Amino acid sequence: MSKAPEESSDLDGQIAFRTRKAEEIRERGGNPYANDFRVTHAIADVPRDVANLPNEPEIATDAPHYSVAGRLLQCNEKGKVAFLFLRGDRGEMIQLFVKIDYPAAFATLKDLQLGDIVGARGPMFKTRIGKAAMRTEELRLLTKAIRPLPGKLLGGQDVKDVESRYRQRYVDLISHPEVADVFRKRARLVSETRRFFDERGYVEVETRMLLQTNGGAAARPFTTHHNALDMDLFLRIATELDLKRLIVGGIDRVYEIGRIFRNEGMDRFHNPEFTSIEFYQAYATYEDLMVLTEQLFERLATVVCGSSEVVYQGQPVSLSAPFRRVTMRDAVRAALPDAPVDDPAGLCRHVTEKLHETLHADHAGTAMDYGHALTHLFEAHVESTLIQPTFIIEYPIEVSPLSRRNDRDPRFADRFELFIVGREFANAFSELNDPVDQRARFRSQVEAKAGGADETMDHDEDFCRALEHGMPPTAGEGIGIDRLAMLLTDQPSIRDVILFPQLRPEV
RNA sequence: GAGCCGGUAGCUCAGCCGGUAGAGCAGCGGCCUUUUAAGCCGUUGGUCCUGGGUUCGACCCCCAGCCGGCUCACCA
Repeated sequence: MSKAPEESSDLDGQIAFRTRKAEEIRERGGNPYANDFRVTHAIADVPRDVANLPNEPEIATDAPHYSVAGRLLQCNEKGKVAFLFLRGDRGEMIQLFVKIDYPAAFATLKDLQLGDIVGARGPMFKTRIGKAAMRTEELRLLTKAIRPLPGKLLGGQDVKDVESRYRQRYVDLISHPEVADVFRKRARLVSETRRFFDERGYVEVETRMLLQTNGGAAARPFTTHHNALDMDLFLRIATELDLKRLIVGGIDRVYEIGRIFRNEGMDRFHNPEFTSIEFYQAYATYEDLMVLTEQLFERLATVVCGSSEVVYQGQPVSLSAPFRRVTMRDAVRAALPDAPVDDPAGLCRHVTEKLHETLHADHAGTAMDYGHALTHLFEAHVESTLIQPTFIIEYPIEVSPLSRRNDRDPRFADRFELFIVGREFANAFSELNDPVDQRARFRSQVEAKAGGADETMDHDEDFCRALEHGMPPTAGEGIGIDRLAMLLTDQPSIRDVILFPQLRPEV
């Protein structure tokens, strides 16, 4: 063992100590970053059922040997014998028993420090206190960890500082194997979603992320610059318009799972880049999509959580189809019996007064139309109460610029949103496919922008041209994958389901 | 953007009424041939978030700022 270095206690000292250790190993002809150790078994696959394991003295000479590797998380040295714990990639642990009777392996102990990547080979047995362990006949340092792990290894304190957990996700994953489980579930969620749509004949596509025209949703975009073209480009805020172009082109069922970027605030539910799925189906209506959505959510819950009955932050949520369907007016009526839901002028006045009361003078100053008034009441008083899956239908046309107008009641759009645990999970509608109407709606967006509105679309002439070629009657839907992952993995923050969430710069 | 809470050793935290900083864990040295978050002996380690101010004296009180969390607002 090397002598005590003066500065071996603070972080820099520990790093220096470990660096020196690696140098020593190299000077002895060893390799602190060896790459010649062959693993035969994942740690998870090594038998550990003590009932079938012999005591150490009774290990058969032809007992199966296992070569495993993993991160060293604990080392109890007891004189001429030592117990080490390695953790494998699924969070499973294996206990290594190293004794002086295997001198090469035993000598390796003094090269090892917590956090190192270690390989071991030997047969399994049952220790005196009845735990599975490997009689380590070969012990190898595979990777020297120069930087010590913070906090919890085995038995230490959890690292609770969420900032450093998000910032240094690699450390988070080492210290908290359950974090990896969240992302495994997320992966299953995505792959099962693909399977769901593939089975139904949808074509998965990848459309552009760099756009010359901002559109498809109401949000502020990121801008970037293309040098060769010497022009600014937008990062997409939705996949909507390109997918509808493909519907025009005759791909009748199409979907895209991909990253979207919105240059807006960050909080527990918003990250500047996030993943959505949008899917479009020709000759379908938003009513067809409600059925499809029920099937999708029920299936995803069953596959990812093992049941369509899930729990989110202590609240039981049933994702068993069918989901409740309520019109926005009925939902507002139930929550606010006094609101004159069916009296447009009265409702506008009602909401305007309410806004004055709550000091939103800036909003109150603008003319409030019926659709915005109703939507305001819904968002303020109903949305957060919708715990069990609920389709809200009959959206006001004023807040649905891309939706098809209802044939029977022109005040409303053929649209729904799905709410669960008080939050929006899906937004779907029968698509507007009248190019003349679409041009008019782009025009009003452009006017709104000129009037100071931030989150508006640009006029997309090519999209209008596409619609002029004829887009079949189509229904489309968007679902936020991150929020769905939060629901199905029971995580309170979107940052818990995004591996590298956006953070302020490290100071 | 507003309000509340927080920032002290590598990690988790304590630190009274203002008197120049502590524990557990980890680290380092030593002992131990079956440990189980091992134990025992010894030991290193601090820009108390930053910058001002009050004070004989500030981790503590005041002001400003930075960072984080929560709530609200904004935002499909």
